[in-house]
Amino acid sequence: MSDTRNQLKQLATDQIRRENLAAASFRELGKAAGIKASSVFYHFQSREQLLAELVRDYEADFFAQLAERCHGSDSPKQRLLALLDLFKQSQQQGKQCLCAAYGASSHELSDDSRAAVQQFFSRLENWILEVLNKASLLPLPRETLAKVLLSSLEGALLIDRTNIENQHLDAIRQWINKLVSV
Amino acid sequence: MSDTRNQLKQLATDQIRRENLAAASFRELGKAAGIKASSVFYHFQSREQLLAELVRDYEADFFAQLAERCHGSDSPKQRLLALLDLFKQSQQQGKQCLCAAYGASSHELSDDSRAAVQQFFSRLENWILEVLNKASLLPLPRETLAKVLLSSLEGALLIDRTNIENQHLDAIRQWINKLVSV
DNA sequence: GTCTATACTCAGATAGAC
DNA sequence: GTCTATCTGAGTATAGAC
Repeated sequence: MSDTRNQLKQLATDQIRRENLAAASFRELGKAAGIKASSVFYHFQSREQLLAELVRDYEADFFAQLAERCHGSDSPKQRLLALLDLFKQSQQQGKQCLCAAYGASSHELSDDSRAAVQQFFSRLENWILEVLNKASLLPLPRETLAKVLLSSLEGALLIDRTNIENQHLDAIRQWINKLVSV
Repeated sequence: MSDTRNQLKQLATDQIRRENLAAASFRELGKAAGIKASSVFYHFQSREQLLAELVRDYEADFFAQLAERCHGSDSPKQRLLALLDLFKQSQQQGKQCLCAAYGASSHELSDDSRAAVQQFFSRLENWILEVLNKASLLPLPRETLAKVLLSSLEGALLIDRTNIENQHLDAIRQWINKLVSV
């Protein structure tokens, strides 16, 4: 895999997460990589193909980071807070979740991209569920709680994009602290 | 206010909520209203001005609908479920929250639009807080819980856009049912 | 294998027609 | 007061140069 190709993917992901789907145009990407927009088509057959590939890379990278942050922390609370910290890091970098950006423009996704986004959310929800399976005294069925937790994390990151105070992820941190005893 | 102007605003809001910010181009709006793209500029000085106006209209409309749905329901639980039903209706119509769509593209907002979006979220959070002030036995400080509830509603609506199963808002319904006793 | 010239469509915006 | 012809630049994509 060529350097240029990887560089283009990195640039595209950054643009989408900092701005939105439309911000990752072939023209912009080419300019940042020092080639013409039309040259980007050599590396990716189409825009749709690039977008689908970005989601799969994002998923792999996200869960690799999550695993690393969880290394050595066994307790449910520590793991949920590690996940929250990953979202917090995104927020501090001014980046939204890639899959949230895709979801907001879901009409223009190919079936391939849509499936990849669905899989990311599904895998993350399952990750949360597995963590909750080791926790006790929960106020809700674990499947339900996993859905609510995932929703609140994605929502908080989105809401805080227009709000400099950035308090929503912190509220979720307090919730997790109360929710899981250990 | 002319009919054409109102029609254009209606079309723009629908496009943004069904698709995304970019889908409300002057060209598309003009075509749908039977005039040229350039004619839309007679009704709105600029795209930014239109976008800012849409948010303010959305806020007014949203809270009017919310008030109507809460008519006659005094209990905190009934009111929170009325809010959830409003989100559920959006989901069933294939529409996202207008302010979520704006948030996902926050980089391209004018200060005016951004402030309007912030105000929408802030007002909704305060509405939730006032409802919670009448509830008892809550597991978290009310300010925190209001932030988590708002985040989860926005996140659920977003996630379910790529997911035909649409289970996330339903999970929040279960949560509200357990959370508030009456 | 890597990149560009070029084409075509669509974006926002202005100046001016009726 | 209402609308359009037209400008300029950005978007994806193809055919072909090196």
